[in-house]
Amino acid sequence: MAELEKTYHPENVETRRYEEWEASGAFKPTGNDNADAFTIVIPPPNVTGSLHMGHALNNTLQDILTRYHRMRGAAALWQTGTDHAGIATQMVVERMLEAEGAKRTDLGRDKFVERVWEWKEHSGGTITAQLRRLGASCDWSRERFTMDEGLSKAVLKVFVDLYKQGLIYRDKRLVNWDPKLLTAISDLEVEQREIRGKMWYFKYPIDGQDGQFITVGTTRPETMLGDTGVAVHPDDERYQGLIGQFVVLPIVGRRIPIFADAYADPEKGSGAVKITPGHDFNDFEVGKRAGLDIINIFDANAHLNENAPEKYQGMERFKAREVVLAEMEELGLLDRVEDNDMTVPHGDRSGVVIEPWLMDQWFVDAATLAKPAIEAVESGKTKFVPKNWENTYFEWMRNIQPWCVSRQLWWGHQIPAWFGPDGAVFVELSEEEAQAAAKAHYGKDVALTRDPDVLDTWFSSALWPFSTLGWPDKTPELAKHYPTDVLITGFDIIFFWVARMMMMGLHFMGEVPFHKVYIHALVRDEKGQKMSKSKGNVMDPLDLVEKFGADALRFTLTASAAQGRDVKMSESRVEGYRNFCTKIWNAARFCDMNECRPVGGFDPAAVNSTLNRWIVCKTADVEAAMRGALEAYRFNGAAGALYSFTWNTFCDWYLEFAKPVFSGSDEAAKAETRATAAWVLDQIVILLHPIMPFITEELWQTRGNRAGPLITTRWPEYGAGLANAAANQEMDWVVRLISQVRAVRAEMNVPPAAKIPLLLKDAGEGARAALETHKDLIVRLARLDSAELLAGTMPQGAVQDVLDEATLILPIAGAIDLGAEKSRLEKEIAKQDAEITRFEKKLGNDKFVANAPEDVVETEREKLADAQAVRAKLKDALRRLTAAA
RNA sequence: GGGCGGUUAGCUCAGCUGGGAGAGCGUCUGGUUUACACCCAGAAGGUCGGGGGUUCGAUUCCCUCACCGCCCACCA
Repeated sequence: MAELEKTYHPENVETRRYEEWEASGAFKPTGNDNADAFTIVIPPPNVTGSLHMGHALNNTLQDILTRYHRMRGAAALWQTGTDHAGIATQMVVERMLEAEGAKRTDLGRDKFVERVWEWKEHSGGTITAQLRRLGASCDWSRERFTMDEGLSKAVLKVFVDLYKQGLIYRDKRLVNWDPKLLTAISDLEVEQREIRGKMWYFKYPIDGQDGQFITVGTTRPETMLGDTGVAVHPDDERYQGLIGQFVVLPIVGRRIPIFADAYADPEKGSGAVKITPGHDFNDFEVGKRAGLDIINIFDANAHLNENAPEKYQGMERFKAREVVLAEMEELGLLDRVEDNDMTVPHGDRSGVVIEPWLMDQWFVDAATLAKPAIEAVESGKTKFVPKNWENTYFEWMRNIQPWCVSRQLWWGHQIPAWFGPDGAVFVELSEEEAQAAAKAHYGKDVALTRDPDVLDTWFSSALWPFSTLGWPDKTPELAKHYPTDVLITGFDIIFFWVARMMMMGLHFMGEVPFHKVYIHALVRDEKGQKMSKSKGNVMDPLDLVEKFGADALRFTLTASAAQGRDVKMSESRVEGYRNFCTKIWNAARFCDMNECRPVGGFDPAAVNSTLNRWIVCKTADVEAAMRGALEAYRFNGAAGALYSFTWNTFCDWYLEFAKPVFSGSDEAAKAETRATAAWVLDQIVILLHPIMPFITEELWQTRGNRAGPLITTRWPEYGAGLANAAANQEMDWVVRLISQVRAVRAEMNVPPAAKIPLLLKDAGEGARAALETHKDLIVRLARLDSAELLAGTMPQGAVQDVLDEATLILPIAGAIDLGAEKSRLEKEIAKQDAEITRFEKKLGNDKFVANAPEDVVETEREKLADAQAVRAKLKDALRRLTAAA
C-alpha cells in the first residue's frame, strides 16, 4: 500500500487519472453486452464556446448519472459532440477576417466556408478539452459534430422528407430581419428589450377637406413613409364620418384610405391607427383584411429604399426618423409627443433592432409536428423534472408559430432546394435528383440554381438524439440507445431545443427522444446576479478547478443543484468542499496508519461489536439515501447524505470510537474493527465516485490491490452486501451503544451528565489523565445522552423503533424527562389511531376497493397493518414506561 | 395581460409524504492529543415575509397581501 501524502493534491492526480480512463476505453458502453442501456445525449456545446459555469453544472450532473449507471452495470453511453452554431461561428470567423482587413464577401462563399472549417479544426476543441478537465466521462470515440458527414445526411433527409410531406414550405411573409447580420431569424432569437421611448402624434390631412385632420400615434415615425391606410374602430363615434374617406399622407403625398377595423382600439392613443403593412406584424394582418397595398420602404440594411421619397433614399432608419419628425413639425403636423415605455425587438446575437421585413423564407409547420409532442408529455411518455416546467412546455407548444428555418448565412447546412428558370422549386437529396425532377417537370434539362440559404442551427440540433446514433442508417447503437433515458439541460433552451427534439424525434423515430427531461437552474453569482461579462462577475469554472480541484467544484455544483432553484456559486463553498476532499484523504490515511485494509470476502452482516454493527447499518442507510436521491434527481440530497455520513458519522463518531479499540488489547475486536473501517471507507469511495471521480479513483487504487480501476468496478456486488447488512441488523443497537458509552464513561470515571469544565476542576489524578488523553471523545460522550441519541444518531425512520425500546433506554440514560416521554408516546398513539381510522374507512369503502388498482388497495392494507403494529408497540412501550416510572 | 418561482440564522442556502428548526461560510471561546488547523470541541444567532384558514399539531397544505426574480404575449 502506497503511503499517502499528508494532503491531497488534485493537480497531481486529475489529468493523469483522466488520461488513463480515456486510454483504457472506460467511457465506452461496452462493459456488459447483455446489460440494459443507459443513455444521455449531451447538449452539444457551441464549437466556438468555452466552458462556463452553466456547462460545468450541466455536465457534472450528466457525468454523475452516467457514472452511477455505469457502476450499477448498465451499458452507459454518454453521447457527446459539438454544435456548428451557425451565426455565432460565422461571426467569430468574420471578426477574424476583419482583423486581417478582409471581408467575407471578398473571399466568396466557398473560400469563406473553407476558412471556417480551418478555424474549427484549430480552435474548435477548446470546449471538449475543458470538459475532459472537469472529468466528463463521455464516449469521445463517438464524438459528433452537427456538420459532419453523417449528421448532414440526416439533416438533408429530414428536410426533404418534411418538404414532401408538406410540413416544410416556402412562404412570403413578414419575418424578423436582422439588418446587421443580414439574415432572417426565428421568433425565439428575438429578444424583447425594455426601452423608454416616445409616442409621436401626427395629424394626417383629410383629402378634400381643408383644415380637417385625423390624428394617429406612432412610436416609429419613419414607417409613415410606408403607410397605406388609417384604421379606426367600426363603433368609434368620433370617426364615423371619416370611414371611407382618404387622407393625403404628408411628405409622401400618397392618398390612402380611412377604414374600419376592430384592431383599432378606441381606448388607445387617438383611437386612429396608421397602418404600415410592410413593416409591422399586426399591420400586415390588418392590411391583408382591408386589401391595402404593401409597400416596402427598407433595404436589407434597413436603409430607406427607392419606394421612399427621393430625399430619404439611402438614409439610415434612425436618421430617417429624425428627418421625418423635423419635416412633420415644420409642416405643423406634429400634434404632440409623449413619453412611452415599450419593448423593442432586438436580435439576440447582433443586439440591433429587428425589422419586420416581407420576404420569401422556408418554414416548418410546427403546429402539426407539435401535436404528438404535446400528447407525449400529457401521457407521461416524457416527464419533466421538476414537473412545473411541463406548463411552460405546453404553453409554448399549444401556441406555436411556423418556424422560420432559413438563414441568409454561409456557415451551416445549405438548403437542398433548387430553382428552375421560372422559379419552380425542386427539393431533393442531391443535385442529380433535383436535375432529374426538373427534367420530369420541364420535359428537358434546364439550368438549376441552388437556394443559397442555410438552415437554422437548431434544425440539426433537433435531430441530435437520433442523428448522433447513426440515423438514417439502422445502426445497432440506434436500436440499443434510442429512446435515451434522460436529457439534462437548462430551462433557457426548452423551446429552442427540447421542444424541437420532441417534435422531430416523434416524427422520424415514432418514439420520444427521452423519457425524462431534467431541467436545472441557472448558475448565478453569490449575490444571485446573472453572471455576465459586462457585470464582471463571471466565475470561470476552470479557475476554480485549478485552485480547488475538479472534484471540489463538482461537489459544490451537485450540492447546490436543488430542484427549481437557481444555483448560486461562491468560492467559499468550493473551498469548503475542497476541505471535504482533504477530510476523506485523511480518513484514508488514518485507516492506513491503523492497518485497516480491505479484507477479501468481508461480510458486513457478520460483524459482532456494537460499534461495527452500528456503522455497517449506517452505511447501508447512506447507500439507500444516495440511491433514492439520485433516482429522484435530487442531486443535492445525494451529496448532502454522503457529506454528513462521511464527515459526521464516519470520521467524527466511528473513527473516534475506533481509536480506543485500536489502542486496546482485544485483538479480535481490533481485527474486526480494522476490517470494518476499511470496508466502510471503500463504500464511501464507491458511493462518492460519481460525484468526485478523481480522488475516489486515486484512493481506490492506492489503498489496496484491486481487480481494476474504480470507474469500471461494478456496483451490484457491493449493493447486495449493503442490503444484506441492513437487513440483518438488530434494532437494539441503540441500547447496546448506550451501554457501551456508559461503560466507557465508567472506565474513565466520567459521570454521565458531567460538564467538562467541572470535570477538569474536580477530577482526581487518574480521571484527569484520562480526560487529557481522550478529551474530544469525552466531550462527545458527555453530549451523548439518550436524548441526543434519539434525535441525532439513529438510522432513518427510527423514532418509532426507538420508542419501542423506550422503557429500556430511559432507565439507563436516566436523563430523560419521563413525563415528556409519556405525553410524547400518547401523542404518537393518537396519531396512529387517526391513521388506522383513515385506512379502515378507506378500505371499508366498497367503491374504492372495487375500482382502485389492486396494488393500490394492497398498499393501503399494508399501511393499515403497519399502523396497527406500530400502535401495538407504542402501547406496550407506554405500559412499560408507566410501570418503570 | 398570462404563467412560473422565491421570501428560513450576519451571508449563501438545504429542508422529499404535516410532528426535531438545520448545513456551509462568517463571528466568539478553548484547544497543534501521532488522520486532518483545508483540523477538533463548544457557544452565540431565527416569532421559517405579513395576515387568515384547515388540523390535536403548519416552515411544510389552502386563501390573501406585500416585496423580489424569471418566462411568454402585447404595446398606435
